[in-house]
Amino acid sequence: MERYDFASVEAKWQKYWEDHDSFKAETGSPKKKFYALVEFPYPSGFGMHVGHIKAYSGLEVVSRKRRLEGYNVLFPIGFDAYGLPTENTAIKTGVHPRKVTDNNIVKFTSQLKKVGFSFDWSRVVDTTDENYYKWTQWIFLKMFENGLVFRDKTMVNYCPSCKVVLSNEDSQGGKCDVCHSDIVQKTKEVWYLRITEYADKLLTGLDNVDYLPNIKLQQENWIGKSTGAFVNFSIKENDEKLRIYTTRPDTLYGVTFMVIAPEHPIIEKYRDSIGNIDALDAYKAECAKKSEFERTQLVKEKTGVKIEGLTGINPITGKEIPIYISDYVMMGYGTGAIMAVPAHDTRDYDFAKKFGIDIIEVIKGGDISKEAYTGDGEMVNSDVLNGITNKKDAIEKVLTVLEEKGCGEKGVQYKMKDWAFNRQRYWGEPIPIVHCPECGMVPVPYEELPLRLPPVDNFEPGSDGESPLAKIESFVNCTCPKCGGKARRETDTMPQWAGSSWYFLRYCDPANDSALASKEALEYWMPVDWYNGGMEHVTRHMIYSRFWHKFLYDIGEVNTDEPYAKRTAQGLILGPDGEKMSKSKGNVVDPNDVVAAFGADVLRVYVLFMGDYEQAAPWSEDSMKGCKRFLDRIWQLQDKLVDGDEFRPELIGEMHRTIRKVTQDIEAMKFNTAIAAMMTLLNKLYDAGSVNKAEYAALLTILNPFAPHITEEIYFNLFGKVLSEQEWVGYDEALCVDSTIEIAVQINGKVKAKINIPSDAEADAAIAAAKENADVKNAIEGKNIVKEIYVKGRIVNIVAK
RNA sequence: GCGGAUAUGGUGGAAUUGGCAGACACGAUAGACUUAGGAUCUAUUGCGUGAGCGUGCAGGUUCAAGUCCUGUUAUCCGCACCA
Repeated sequence: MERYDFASVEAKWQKYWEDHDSFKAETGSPKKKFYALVEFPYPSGFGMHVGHIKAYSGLEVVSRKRRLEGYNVLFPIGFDAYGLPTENTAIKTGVHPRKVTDNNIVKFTSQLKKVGFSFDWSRVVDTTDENYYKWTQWIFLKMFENGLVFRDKTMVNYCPSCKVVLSNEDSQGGKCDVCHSDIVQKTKEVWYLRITEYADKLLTGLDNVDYLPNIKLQQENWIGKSTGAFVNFSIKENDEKLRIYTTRPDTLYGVTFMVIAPEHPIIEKYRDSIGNIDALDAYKAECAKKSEFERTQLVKEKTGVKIEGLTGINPITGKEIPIYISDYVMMGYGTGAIMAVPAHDTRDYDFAKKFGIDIIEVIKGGDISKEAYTGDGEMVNSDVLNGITNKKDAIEKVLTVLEEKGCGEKGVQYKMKDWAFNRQRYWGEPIPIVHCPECGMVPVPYEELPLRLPPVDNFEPGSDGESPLAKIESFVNCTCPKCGGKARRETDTMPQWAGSSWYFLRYCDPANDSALASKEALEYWMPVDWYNGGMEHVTRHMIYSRFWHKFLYDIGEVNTDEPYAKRTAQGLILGPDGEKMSKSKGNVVDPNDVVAAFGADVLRVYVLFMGDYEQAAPWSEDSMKGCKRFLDRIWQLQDKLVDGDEFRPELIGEMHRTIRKVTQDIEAMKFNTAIAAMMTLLNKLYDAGSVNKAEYAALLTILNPFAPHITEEIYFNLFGKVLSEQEWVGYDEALCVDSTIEIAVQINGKVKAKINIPSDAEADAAIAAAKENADVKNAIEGKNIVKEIYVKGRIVNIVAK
């Protein structure tokens, strides 16, 4: 057999699949449906990354297996193409983002096709296509209509030199990532989506989906539901109430001070009666230099300033307590004010130690002279709560008292914040709202969608951090859809997350121009049966898209309340140096180079063989050679072909076990061990010196999802049929077990011998057989047998003294 | 600081979930075939000359521990000091 020419074989089968629409999903087919979803790529100018290949190869294998099992499979791909890098390229090169995006999509498409992924190419979506973003805007308007959109002021990181608002990531250390000038914190009015309204639904929805446990946990922590109490503290000097939130109302008797966020409005309200307002202003200014990111990130000593002229009063004890401002309290969570219980909270403890504030123990069990005690115990120094030993009872009791006094009540808080939903950028979906001096915010009428991005040549941001759109008079100036008067268009665009929040719905019916997708298509395909992607998207993207989906469910647009039935995640591919691949480190591997040098099948097999699919693993070209050898040996096996329509007796067990292992491992995403099992089988066939047609056909079939090109070619050579149009191979559980097996015999837990016994041997027979063994006899000679253990098919252990 | 993970030969990683640690690969060594080999094939390959010892470290439970428990260290990822 001549050497395998991967380049021509791969091109040949890729053309065959394309010509025959081999992977086209058919809406409405009577076959059982299977919807496999992978995270669509952002088409960056650098092209694809081997990480993309690993990310898609998992469900690629599952999808190909499902088709062989007779399913109607939807395995789509598309492009999440709005985003900053494209806009920056446009600013740098003067090429329009539309053009940049189109070029990149062409590049990505060609790369993906060269790997032989079985995507349904007739359903490609592009979030920047006006037929797509029309519906993104439509969903936004529906949310607006339903009260889920609002505007509010917030602090943003602003680079005065670049004139842009920056993410925390791009402003670390208080310096702009691009120009390194100092970042300032600036108040800005921004758009929000009221995702917090769905917090509880997003949380309880997790009960009915099959996500990996750590994925569920991360989402739960992100939503961060806590139950506690709101308590109103009076202010001695005036009739103000300072409202706090606490998860530990049971420690109310241990409160020795209060802390409010530096931005808390009470300071402005009473600035005239505060004695040290200059010191407070100075501290506040200091805090304003830091982003919220830094305030929370840095491990540092507590800082703060006591407020002179405002004194709190504990509503339950009547005791007067000092109030401080400190940056460890955030305006964005709870009420921006806390009651501090240094004896039982580590942060409060650190603060109290630094400022010499009293520490009162109210729960026994720790040593509060050394550290805060956060565990459970008997309540002390707490009047009516004294003697209670159970946190839950104490909380219930104190809540009753608070409610009687009318100064507090039970409350629920979520860590999750509302979603800041706008960017001052060009390359995004225009927000379809008009600002009318008479009517206020007016939605663009549905029939006017899509609200198109106007053509622009200059993508530099407008003055003062405005979107480039603000400079386009013809776009900004418009008439109010409601009153017909002069009005101005909103010039901000949506964040990149918008388009990816519903793309899985569009795949069901990508060309529909009267709805985001037809009811029939949605009913047929949804929910997504299996969604795989990166760990970095399990909070933000997944929560955002679940939110949109739940909203669409509530207004009757979709038929399932959860979009994804199952979610898994793959691990990163690290560079050969074990570091995360990045352009700056120069350790990025281009899949095109690999395909050219080794072939697509080798690349596909290697990214799945390199380690546990869910773990990160470093790239190694040496290791990849092993996969190349494996496939070459699969090819060369054609020289060893003999006749035979059934597995030969000496190979039956091996064949059935391998088929079972591959069948099961694919479902569990244990691709590495599935491939190892096929390698083992191949070695056994070479040991046997030959392979018959039945054995070869079975091996090619189970290998097909991993290495489709080479298996199609060999199968077609041997049988004149197209393998991807055949059926998956079954296995017989009973034939997986050989009649005799080798087991280990331990004496006192140490392996002393190996014996062969019938696989169905009972304990007595197995132990008797073990005792026949010379080494075992030797080892127990003259000793008392204390215990004999036989674990079926595994081990004999004899305990002897 | 909080949350989540991880730790096994020279390397990537297996281990039926408490039952023979190191499957399968890579690399290395020796040999074969070759004008040649970064091709292919064959053999060996956890450490130790040995009894033995070995899954980050220290204990514990068990007939039996990589796996369970207690403590501890290091590394990675995420984060919003979340009251």
